[in-house]
This record gives sequence, C-alpha cells and structure tokens, in this order.
Amino acid sequence: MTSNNLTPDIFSLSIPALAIDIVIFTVYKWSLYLLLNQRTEDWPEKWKYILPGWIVRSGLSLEENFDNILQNRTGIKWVYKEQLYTFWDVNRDPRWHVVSVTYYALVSSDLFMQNVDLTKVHIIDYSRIDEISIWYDHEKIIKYAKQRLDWKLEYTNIVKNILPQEFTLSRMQAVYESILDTKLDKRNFRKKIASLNILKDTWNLDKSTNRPAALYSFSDNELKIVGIL
Amino acid sequence: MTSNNLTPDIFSLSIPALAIDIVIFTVYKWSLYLLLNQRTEDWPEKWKYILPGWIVRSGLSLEENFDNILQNRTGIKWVYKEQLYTFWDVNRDPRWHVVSVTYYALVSSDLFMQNVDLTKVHIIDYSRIDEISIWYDHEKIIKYAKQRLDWKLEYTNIVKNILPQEFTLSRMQAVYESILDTKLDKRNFRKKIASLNILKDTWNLDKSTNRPAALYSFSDNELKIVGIL
DNA sequence: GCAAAAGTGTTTGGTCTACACCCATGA
DNA sequence: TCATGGGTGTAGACCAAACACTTTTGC
Repeated sequence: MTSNNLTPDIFSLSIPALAIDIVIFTVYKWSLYLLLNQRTEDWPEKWKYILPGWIVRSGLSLEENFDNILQNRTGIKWVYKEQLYTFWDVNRDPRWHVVSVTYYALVSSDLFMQNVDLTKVHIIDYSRIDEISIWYDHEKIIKYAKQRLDWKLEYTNIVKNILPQEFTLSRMQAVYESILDTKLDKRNFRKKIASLNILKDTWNLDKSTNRPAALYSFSDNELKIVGIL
Repeated sequence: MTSNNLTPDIFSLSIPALAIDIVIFTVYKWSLYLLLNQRTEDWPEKWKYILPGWIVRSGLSLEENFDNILQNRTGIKWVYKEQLYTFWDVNRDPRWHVVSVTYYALVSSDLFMQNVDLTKVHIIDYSRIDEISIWYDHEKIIKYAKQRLDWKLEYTNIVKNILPQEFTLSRMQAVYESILDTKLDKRNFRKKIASLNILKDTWNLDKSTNRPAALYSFSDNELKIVGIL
C-alpha cells in the first residue's frame, strides 16, 4: 500500500452510520441508578434493555445531536456529560455497520424527576445490573462508564453534578458510599472535604431530618482535579 | 421532535467521513519527541506540521485501519496505543465534514529507529512544540495527549512501552524526568519502584557506562494501575 | 424523655521528602 | 589515579485511618 492508495475516495471511505449512546447515572433515594430504554416492539429481542442512543443526523452539530437524542430517548433536557469511548465494530449492530460515540452522564435526582419521561426510560438499580438482560455489548459499555465514574468521583469534584444545588454533608457522603459501594468514616470525610475548600456554607438548614443539618453548595463551577478520597 | 422523527434514514443520517489521527510519543536520547507529518505539496498550508492520520476505509476493522494509517504515514509497524478522544466539528477540515477518532501512542526508541521512515515523518522535540506551526487544531490534540500521557505515567506502568525490553533504573528515571519535566531524587525513585514489585532483575549488565548498571525488565505485561510517583 | 441523625478531636502508623557519600569501572 | 555514573540509608514532616461521645430537634 503506497501513499497514493490513501487518496481520499468518498465512496469507499464513508462509513454507513454514526451513533451516540449515553450511560446516564443518577442517585435516587440512597442508591445508584441507571437510565435505560427497552427495545421497542418492532425490533428483535424487544425485552432487552438498551442504552439511550440513536443514529446521529448530519447537518447538526454533535451537541445538537446529543441533546435531541437525550430528550427523545429520556425526556431529560440537560445532563452533565463526558465523552467515554468510541466503539467501532462492523458486527456490532446486526442491522448495519455502526460506529458509536459513547458518553457517560450524571443527573441530580431533582433535575431528573422534573423532566424524565418514565414511559420512555426505565430506572434500574445499578446493584441489580447483573440480573437484567442487556442488549449486545451495552453491558460492557455500562461497566466501563461505571469505572470512569468511580475514578472521577475520587479525583475530581464531579459529584456536584449528581447532588442538588444545596445538600448536607451526610447526603454528599451517602452519594460517595452508594456509588463506590463502601462505608466512609464520617469525621474523616468531613475533615477531608473541609480541607479542600470546594464548598461554601449557604447558612440554610435542612429541617427534614430530626436535628437540622447545615446545607452546603459548591463554591466553584469548574471541574477541578482534587484528590477527594 | 417525536420518536418517529428518529426512524433511521440512512441518507440523512450518514456522515461523510471518519478519520484516525495519531499522536505518537517517543523518548530519543534524553528528550521527549513527537512524530509529525508535514502537509504535502498539493495541499494548502503545506509547511505546517500535522498529526499522522487519514480517512478510514470502510470494510476494514478499526485495527486494520489504524495499522495501515500508521505504517503509511510513518513506516512504523507497531506502537502501543490508547484511544484519546473523538473530535467532531463540521468546520474542522475545510475540505469536508470529518469526525476524527484520535489516539495517542508510545514507541520505544529502538523499535522506532528500526522501522521509521524519516522521509515521511519528522521527529520534533516536544519542548519546541510551541515554536513550530501546527495545522488547525492538531496542537490542541497534542496537548491533550500529553496531559493523558503525564497522568498515565504517574498512575500506571505504561512507561514500559517507551523503554526498551531491558533498561537500567537510571534510564527509567530519565524517561520520567524528561516527560514530566522534573528532577527526581535517585534514592526515593529507586525505593518507590522497588516497593511496587513491577520489575525483575535480568542479571544482565549495561556496560556502556563506566560502572556497569543492572538491567531490569517489567515482570508483567498487563497495564496496571499503580501510583508510581 | 427518647429516638434519630448531626456534629466534633486525638492518637497512631505509614508514606513522602530531603539529603551525601562510597563503589566499580574505563580511560 | 581520576573522572563518570551506579548504587545505597536515615531522620523529620506530613497525611490517612481508626475510633466514641455529645448535641439538637421532632414526636
């Protein structure tokens, strides 16, 4: 193969289709959940769960495609997202050759509850992920997304995208515990968070519990690299 | 937009072209280098440096496309690679709408010297990267790849892909120092590496220096997550 | 007054850092 | 014999982990 063989030839070089698939996490009540679609009637294997996703439309930007797909497949208007990996497999989708750009996304449970369309999307307890039937390689993508989420939780302030605007330290700790599936020491956790100077006290109180708890919010909106745990 | 609007329509959904671009790092003598192509005569801005890359051909797997492009653009037959990011920009390549899947790659200087075709590829001292003229957004991609490389060096045993099969600890330390652009303490470095149990003594000696130095190799071929620095 | 979650310090062990000299060989 | 890079240990600072009781409120 010489350099000349690489001369662009739009026909042999095109790929048939490009898709976006989104792994959406949320923490609802005290557990980590995943938002999954189910295959519709006219598809084979209709009972299987599948990541929200679709083929992209040319002429729109990636952002526009993402937002359309997100809204169409879940009802949700906005999530925090990061690109995860681009999968490529001629045999991946039996219907056609698809390259899939995957994202993982975080949504706080209040934002999620406002917008989600539960006729379109199912909320699945992450701890039951191995018990359900997931279409093709989407389970692999989910596990990869979870790894990335774990890492980002430990080393960045990304947790703010799962928490509501104002939250108690106990709530924040519970988010870490449910996602990382560990128990954390309350005093050490609070010391660590305090030392990072990433929160500000709102001086509001959460009175829903017995003893009212101080409500905090993030003092900074950028994604920061900070060793949290 | 309703669900019906998402019904696949292969014509409006196709994208024109998909490319692979590769950021290749090597450590040559005592510095970090980058392997870049230069735009050829018939292209505009022909003097600018550009990442080795090309449009993918359908019908081949991603691996095959990667290997073809790597070999065509650099002469090199094999590199260690990891996917970096997928860029999407209708205005990215003025010739057509391109989605680019980028990789970063590492190659040891001996493997590199065996195979590289220096008529195709230029080797650029990374510390001079800001002095040269780089095409379109490839500089951004390079900086992003360097960040990823720095991180991977600190937290994994990825350095083995830049080192020859057998190497001295001083050589290994020099690779860290040149890529991360820091000075490391010799004793602390050796203690840390020893504590990680990732090397084995080959009982061979490097006699090219005055006092012969012990030669080590990695005891394990998998990529491991280990806090190295 | 009691149940339930919030909030608060100290001690200990391990890890990271700084630092300087002797050794083996080639020329 | 001297120049060159290879190889080695210790002390102090800092950080992470373990651990239990008091406080505030609703009922």
